[in-house]
Amino acid sequence: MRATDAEIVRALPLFGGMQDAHFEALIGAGYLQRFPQGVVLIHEGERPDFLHVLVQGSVEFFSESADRATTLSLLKPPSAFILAAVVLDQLYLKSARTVEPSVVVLIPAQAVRDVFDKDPAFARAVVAELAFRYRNLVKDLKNQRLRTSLERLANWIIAHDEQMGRTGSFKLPIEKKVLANLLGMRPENLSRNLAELARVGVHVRGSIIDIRDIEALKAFARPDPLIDDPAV
Amino acid sequence: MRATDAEIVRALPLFGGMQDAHFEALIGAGYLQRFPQGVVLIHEGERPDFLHVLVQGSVEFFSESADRATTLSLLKPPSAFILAAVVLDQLYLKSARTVEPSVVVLIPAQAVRDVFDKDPAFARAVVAELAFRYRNLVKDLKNQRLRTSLERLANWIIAHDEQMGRTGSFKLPIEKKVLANLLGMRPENLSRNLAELARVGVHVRGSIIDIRDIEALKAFARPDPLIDDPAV
DNA sequence: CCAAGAATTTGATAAATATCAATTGAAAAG
DNA sequence: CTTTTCAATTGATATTTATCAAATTCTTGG
Repeated sequence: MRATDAEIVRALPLFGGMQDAHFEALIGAGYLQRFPQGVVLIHEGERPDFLHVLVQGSVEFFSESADRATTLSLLKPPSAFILAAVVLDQLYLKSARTVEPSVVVLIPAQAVRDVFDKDPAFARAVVAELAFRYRNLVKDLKNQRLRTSLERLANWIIAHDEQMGRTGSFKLPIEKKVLANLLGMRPENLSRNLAELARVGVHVRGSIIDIRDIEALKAFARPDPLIDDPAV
Repeated sequence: MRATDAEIVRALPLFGGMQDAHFEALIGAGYLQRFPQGVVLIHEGERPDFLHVLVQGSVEFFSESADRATTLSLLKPPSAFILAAVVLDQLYLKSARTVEPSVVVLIPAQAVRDVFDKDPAFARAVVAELAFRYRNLVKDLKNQRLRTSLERLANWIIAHDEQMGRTGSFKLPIEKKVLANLLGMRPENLSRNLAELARVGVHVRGSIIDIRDIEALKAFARPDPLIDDPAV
């Protein structure tokens, strides 16, 4: 593994506070792998061998059951994933695939559990990470339960615009069919929903979204910090 | 607080492994409170003052946003709740109300965080608890995204029958409107869905559910261990 | 530049779910 | 035992979402 990749891992909050010796143990046991787009890194139902750290690229988490499939989340680097399955040593509940060529650091699950038992700072970081993920999932469930697909889309647009600096205009960062799945709707539905939002001043040309009346959009979407604010 | 209540708390996996002195510190700072049915213990958006431990009764977690409301989960004793908000010291994302008269032990959030920093066994237990909750939430989201309300109901019936010892017959443990909300549907829908399940041998009289053809029910419901099995 | 393949859009329709209103049923209070 | 209240059911209808099929547009390898 290149030193620069190890540094990316080390810089993550999850690994930042731990003792050097313990970090060396983890990174020494781990290795780096490159994957092309569309590779399934993790299959739900299997047992975790490695903690994964996404260093470059991006990963989509999805799940399939009884002929249906859904996207649960997208992950951007740098971040660790499948932490919960690794610390409990239980089956994966989600599958994961690369949505672009990606670089992943793989750290043997047993090494993670060993260091977790020895290093209190790491244990605390694991708690912080899990609690953070837990809260995001609560927000996802509320989003799904309390809103129609049109409202989820409207709020996603508001949130993404804020993330991009509130310019009122941005390019979709992902394919529309991926966005549709992430928001819990079919691509046909996303298409119609985007058209529908013209009513509140959202204009779409290809993958460019223009918010021409943020107040009207917000009045419709009724954003809720307890669902939409990433810092809450 | 009575010694017997302290023992109930101590017996929880979350508190089981910690040092006696630390447990005394927690329980000494805490106190016990009784609540009648229907009391809102926690309001989403507020900051956590106490880790709650439900000792008796039961609690419903719910959330409201933009005039809509949903039940996210039900909790049975003994269990701790709002751990994620306490350890991160962040706003509650859910509200909680008693659904029957309940007994709750309240432990000041700061005391929890103090002990968490000092006691590695407790820190590990917090991780296990959070990871477990996280995984349950993933299952909830998959259940919601991958199934219709009729399928969720069918699978809930199967799971509840298994919990009750696979007798093929049980009494609903909660009111139908609470169950409806928990499963993400309206009470009218639950009523119709229950009637619909007669097609696959589920017969309902008041709050008594009879499964007369478990194979037919399973063939329809297509249960999935990665969603329905509480041990996975 | 062009053709093939994929993504996206559009139309028509069906299925799932919510809503509103009215009724029935059951349990608690007097 | 009756009245009151609330839960539950039923009917009618509207909304939301999915499905299927057919354009259309966009990308990309040749």
